[in-house]
Amino acid sequence: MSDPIPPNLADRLPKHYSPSEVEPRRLQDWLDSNAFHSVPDSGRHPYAIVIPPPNVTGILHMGHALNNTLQDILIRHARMRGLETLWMPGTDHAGIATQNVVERSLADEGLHRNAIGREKFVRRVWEWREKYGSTIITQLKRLGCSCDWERERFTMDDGLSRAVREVFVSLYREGLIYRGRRLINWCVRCHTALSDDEVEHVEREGKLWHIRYRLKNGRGSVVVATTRPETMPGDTAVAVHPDDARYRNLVGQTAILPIMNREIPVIADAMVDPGFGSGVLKITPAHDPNDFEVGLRHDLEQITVIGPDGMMTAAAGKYSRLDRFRARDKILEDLAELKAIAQTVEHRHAVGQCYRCDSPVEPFLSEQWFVRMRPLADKAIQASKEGKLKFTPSRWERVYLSWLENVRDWCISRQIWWGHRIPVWYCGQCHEMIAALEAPAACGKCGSPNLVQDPDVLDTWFSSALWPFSTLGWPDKTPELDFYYPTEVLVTARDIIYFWVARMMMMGLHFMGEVPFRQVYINGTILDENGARMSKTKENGIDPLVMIQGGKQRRFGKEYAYDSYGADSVRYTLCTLTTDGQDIKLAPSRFEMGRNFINKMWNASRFVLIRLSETPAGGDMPKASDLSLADRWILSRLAACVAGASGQLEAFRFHEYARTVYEFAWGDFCDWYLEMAKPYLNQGGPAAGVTAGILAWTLDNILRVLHPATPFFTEEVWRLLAEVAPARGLEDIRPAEPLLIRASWPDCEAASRWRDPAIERDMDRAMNIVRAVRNIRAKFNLPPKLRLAVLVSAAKADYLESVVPLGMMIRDQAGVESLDFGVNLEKPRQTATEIIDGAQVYAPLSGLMNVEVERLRIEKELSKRLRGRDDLNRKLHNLEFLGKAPAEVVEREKARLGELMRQAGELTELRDSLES
RNA sequence: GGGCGGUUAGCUCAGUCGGUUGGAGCGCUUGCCUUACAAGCAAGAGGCCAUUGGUUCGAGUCCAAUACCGCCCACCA
Repeated sequence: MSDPIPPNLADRLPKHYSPSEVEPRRLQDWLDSNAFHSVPDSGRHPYAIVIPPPNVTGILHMGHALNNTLQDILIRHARMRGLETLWMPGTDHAGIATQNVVERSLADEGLHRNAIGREKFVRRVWEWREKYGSTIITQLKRLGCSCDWERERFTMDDGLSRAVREVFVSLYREGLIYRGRRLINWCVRCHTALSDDEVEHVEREGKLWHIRYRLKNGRGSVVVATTRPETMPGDTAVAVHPDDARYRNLVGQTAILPIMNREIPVIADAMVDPGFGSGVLKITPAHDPNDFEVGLRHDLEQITVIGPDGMMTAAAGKYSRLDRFRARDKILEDLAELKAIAQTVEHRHAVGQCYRCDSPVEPFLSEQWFVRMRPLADKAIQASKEGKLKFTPSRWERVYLSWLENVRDWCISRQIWWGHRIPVWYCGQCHEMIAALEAPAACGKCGSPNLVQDPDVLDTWFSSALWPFSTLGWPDKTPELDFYYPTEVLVTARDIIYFWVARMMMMGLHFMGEVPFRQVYINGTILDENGARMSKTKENGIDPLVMIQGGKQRRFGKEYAYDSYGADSVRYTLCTLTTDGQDIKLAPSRFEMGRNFINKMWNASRFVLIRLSETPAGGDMPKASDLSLADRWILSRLAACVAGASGQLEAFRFHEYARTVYEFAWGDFCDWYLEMAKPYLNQGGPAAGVTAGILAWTLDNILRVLHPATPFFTEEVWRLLAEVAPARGLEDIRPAEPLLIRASWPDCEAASRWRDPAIERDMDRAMNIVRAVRNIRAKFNLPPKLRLAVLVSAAKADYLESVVPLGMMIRDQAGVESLDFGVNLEKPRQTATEIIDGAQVYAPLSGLMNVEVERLRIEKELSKRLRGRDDLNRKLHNLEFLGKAPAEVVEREKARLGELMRQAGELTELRDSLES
């Protein structure tokens, strides 16, 4: 009735696991069987994650590898728990970044976007995206990400574009989007406005120039301090603090702006810090955010002297057409000639840089679109206060909240071509402004068909903010939106908490009336082995694809060749390194850890598979009464592992999850249980069948628990197990699920029936005896073949009760000829002794001991115990300890003291016997 | 200027509610190619838990200060 044993099984199982051979096959299988696809199913609980959409220009870096590994672990775990899981994938059009990339490729052809025009340029970007935009998606698949690839979205596809227009028009009608002439951050190189968050502040060495402005009345002068003399042509006032006694009489007077010889008023404004510089500030409303505010308060003229191209404008007089930095030099020269520079002071200050191209950002006065943030941010704050959003690690909540509390209006218009065009049209006739979902045919006010659409596009982050609901079909009321929203958890890096997390929260609450996700997990940043952020210029990056597939990579000026570690190794290693969102210092060699673990488990699997195929009746689920102590022990440990792993994953403790499984799988299963199983397997008969069944069952559960972290390897072994096991009737204990990805997570409650603290304690004692014997062998360099006759002398009878039933196991594992037990046996002559918790282990040896070495070791052990004894004695004589510590702690300490004293006594005796 | 994180073995890091003798991986030492695995097995060495003070019967763990390293925010020109 049973199928024949699979042919040549052993031949198909190489000693070295080969991820590069296995992983592509397993991936193809998953993709072919559409294993990651999810559909709304009202019979199950939803569990959705939206991917932080990588930029279409991006290629997979270690940060992505980490971030997506963690998401995949969560989603696979949830899927196995029987939830209806959707991991929504996609990419972001990344406005400025992508435009820059395509502009560079144009430049290689000697072209500029202005030369080919907007329409053609945008077409070029789409072509570029068609060609290269799926690179990162392919790479995510290779990493093993179980996204629902059928649902892949792009922030500029039709559906999402519609959502963007819908949101824009709706916010516009609510008065939450407005157009205004404001001082915004301008990137001279990208030629566009930026939001406050897109400006990076970098500390730079600079100078603070003190410049003398003559007074019009000829009575002296006033000295202002500035770091930006090139903006002087735009000065329209000089300001002092109203309470500054030094300058009180200056207020109301008129100063002469040097170089320009323009008359400007001296005003008083509380914004001026009397303690900084000279206490006098030049006011340039068109080129400084503070000055802009002062200018509004005092009704000052705004003179733009630096243009959008970074060149001085005509308003800068003789400096016009000069680059702003050349203008600075020229103005300083001229001032020096006029002897108007009172002093020059070294000054460290923060300079704003564009986050996309690093060029210095200019405050620039222009007409832009803004989102009124206060009402939206308040909703997000409210949701947090109501506990609807939980951060892990929790400290990020404060960071997030403080941004929301201090947020200013968001400049959303960009003067680039790649992005969502602002859905606003202007009437050429009556200048009416029309916001609409589709291009209107005619002006609603005057009926003129002469309409021009706003040339600007929206900030990339505007569309990303809608991602959790736009990808589910909003504004349509789709089954997906209804079922999966709100999503469960967002996994992301801390640098986009403001850009993305906060804005998704605001938009989600505003348009869906519910948080877009209940939890946010902030993963750490991957650093190189020296603790530096990875970057192209530093050549310190580690390419995950090279780690996965092997290959060459340049690092620190040298080219290195790497073997293939495999996606599982990369994933598992990253998982073990993820502790509480801490940053991760990474070196390529770290992946050896994951590789070695997987190889170890591969070999354990080989062993189980081969033995299973050789053992008649192996794989039937054994009856409880047939189980050996070893079996009951491994089942108890397994139950602990399953419960631990589940709890750790649910609490996002990735490192603890990985460690729990590692310790069980390698430590308990491989190091001990496999060895204990061998004698049973070799003995054949029913006992072998029982053992084979437990081996299969345990391996099966290890595969399930490990699957979220190492999906490829576990899926491969699962298939092999399915090939071997049905022939042995293993359907009893394994469902006939062909794909592990769809199999169920081990049932913690059912497993908990196997927990058995007594067995674990007994086995622990037995293992200590085994270790003691091995220790003796190692210490005296005994040949492995030398058979020993070992005596175990227990301090108490209950110890014997624990250990005697495990005598066979101890004998096998310690490789001893004979093993005898007793309580407080007399120490034989000429014996090696190990003192362990609760017993002495004696191994008679004649003439093999190095007495001196042994004496030194004993002295060391003894003094350690005496120290411990003294500490404990002091503690147990302390009335306060006895009075205040919990009784169980006191009891434990007493027991420990007893054991320590016993061991110290034995050691002393041992030492003395050496003397003779 | 404000905030956050870190400091534990030679290296990289864990350490959950304060309670036995503080752990892992790598590296190191010794012995093993033991029919699952040398990417391995067995045994071992290696710690003033940054410093100081406090709370507590008891502190790597809680509190305060200090030092050093790193990150974020901020309109002192």
